[in-house]
Amino acid sequence: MPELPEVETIRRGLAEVLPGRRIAKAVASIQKMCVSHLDTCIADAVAGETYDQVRRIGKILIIDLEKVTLLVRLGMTGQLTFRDPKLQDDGQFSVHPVTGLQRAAQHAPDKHTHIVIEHSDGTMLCYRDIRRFGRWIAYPRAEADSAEELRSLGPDPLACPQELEAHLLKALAKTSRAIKTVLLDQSVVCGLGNIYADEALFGCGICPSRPANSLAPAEIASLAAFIPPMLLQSIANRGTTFSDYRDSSGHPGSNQNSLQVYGRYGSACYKCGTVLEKCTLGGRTSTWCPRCQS
DNA sequence: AGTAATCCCTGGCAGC
DNA sequence: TGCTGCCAGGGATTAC
Repeated sequence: MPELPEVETIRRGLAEVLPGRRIAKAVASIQKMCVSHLDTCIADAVAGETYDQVRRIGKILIIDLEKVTLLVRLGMTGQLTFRDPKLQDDGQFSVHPVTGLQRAAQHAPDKHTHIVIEHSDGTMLCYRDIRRFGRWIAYPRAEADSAEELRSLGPDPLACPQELEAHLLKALAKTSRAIKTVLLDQSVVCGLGNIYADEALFGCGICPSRPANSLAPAEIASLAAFIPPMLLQSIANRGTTFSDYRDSSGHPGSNQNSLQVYGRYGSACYKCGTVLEKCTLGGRTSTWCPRCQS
């Protein structure tokens, strides 16, 4: 499940290989995943274009071409990999963290590969998304920065960490929704998903079901101070892989080994030994320690 | 207007 | 073995 650190890891990988490459041809097999604000469909619009840069805001990857900008949301299971067919059999495999099965780091396009962009030098950018929750949205480049998908986002915690506390103080006071639900709301702060919201609340000793407007200023300050370094640490670990996340080379990250609570329901809290509990908030599972978080 | 519930979508897995 | 049903969840949509 790609959240900010996973998307940033992918961005860094793609930023090394895409700029300057020319797109020869693109094929998008599922139209529902593609939204075009251009005169043509995405596949036709990008053909002949050259990559300029790869940016990121929150969980949204922004690929700037010459005249077109692509906003890519990876959803739950989106994988965006740069593939060089010449390196197909490089002998590199990754081990599935749950099943222990080996998987090729660079698999050839399969039934879950919905978008394939072929470059003039034979390399490819492949988008694979098992659950199809991802979206590709295309804009004329000049209009991309004012796109609705970007305008509706709250601040990115890594783009402006020094403003995070003041922003959260203001935003959390306005709502009685559970703090966990609010942290997942991309219009409040963008980039956090279920994993990092749970980790941040544990790290700050805050119960996920607390109404956001019940948090004391000191607790909000603690969240604002905790979130950016937590995300940076995960980026240093190349992201968290539970099942589907892969970086732009097709390799899993290792931050799952650093998680304190996410996915550990029923196990002992690392801090106090209490059995971790789970609850559902906003339709999402939250794992928390009833002793450390109040 | 603010909040909560529902839906999309598939693979993995438990239970029978 | 093979089937059924449930679970995972980001974000849009619908309902309250």
